[in-house]
Amino acid sequence: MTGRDYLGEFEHIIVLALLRLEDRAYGVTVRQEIEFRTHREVSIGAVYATLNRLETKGFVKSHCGDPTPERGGRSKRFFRVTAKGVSAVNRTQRALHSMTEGLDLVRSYS
Amino acid sequence: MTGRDYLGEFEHIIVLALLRLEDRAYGVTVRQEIEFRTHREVSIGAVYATLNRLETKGFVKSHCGDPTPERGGRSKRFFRVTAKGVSAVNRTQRALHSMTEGLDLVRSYS
DNA sequence: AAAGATTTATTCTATATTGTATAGATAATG
DNA sequence: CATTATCTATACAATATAGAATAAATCTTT
Repeated sequence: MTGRDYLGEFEHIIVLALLRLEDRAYGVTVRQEIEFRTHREVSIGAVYATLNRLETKGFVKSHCGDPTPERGGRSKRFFRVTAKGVSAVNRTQRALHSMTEGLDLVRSYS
Repeated sequence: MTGRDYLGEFEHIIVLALLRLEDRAYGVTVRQEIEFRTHREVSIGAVYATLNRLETKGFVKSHCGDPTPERGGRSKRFFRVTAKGVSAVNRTQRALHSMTEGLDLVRSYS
């Protein structure tokens, strides 16, 4: 029931996007940030599904923002990373780092 | 049918273990390497299932080794990363890096 | 100021892929 | 043939993905 205590690949990317965006993080900007930095196409459904899952697990928290003075549009649901989420991302990064250090990734194998 | 062109979280870890182990990489040593470096428990079934999937996708290749002089034991199936696998791990790492750079992960949020 | 069009954003639904554990089969040796 | 190390098969849980549908806000028109 509790799930894992580290992040899946996309969860990892999403949490990093949230940390980067600070108080400007909501579905649309998260998607943009990832597409901009990784050049990978991301469907908006994937973003929300993952954000919801992360919230269920207590790695992020959301709150609704007030309407903005811009032209139309539903009000935003902002997300931020919890302390638990920061631990999880740190664990995940440490694991990856310990597997990577000292490796020469430039080599090509056949 | 083609699947993604980057690696899932555990796939990533597995490929890094293979690169690290070079010609000593087979199920059991892969598991050991991951447990040793990440302190995370890994079931042997998870390792083989992932290795098989990676091979199906062309990211790794396997071949059976000759019997060893040790007491008993089935012969080993060795794995190595293909050029395609190296590209995939590089892409995955680059994406993660571009999401991480400049971030201060020490901070804690509430 | 109400109706409808427009914009921005989120939710829902369905499916595919990945991750995990367990049990048991296989192949080698003494 | 018993013992040992390794691998395979299978089943299930968690994560990832896409796209259509819905919602909430503003603008435009009358």
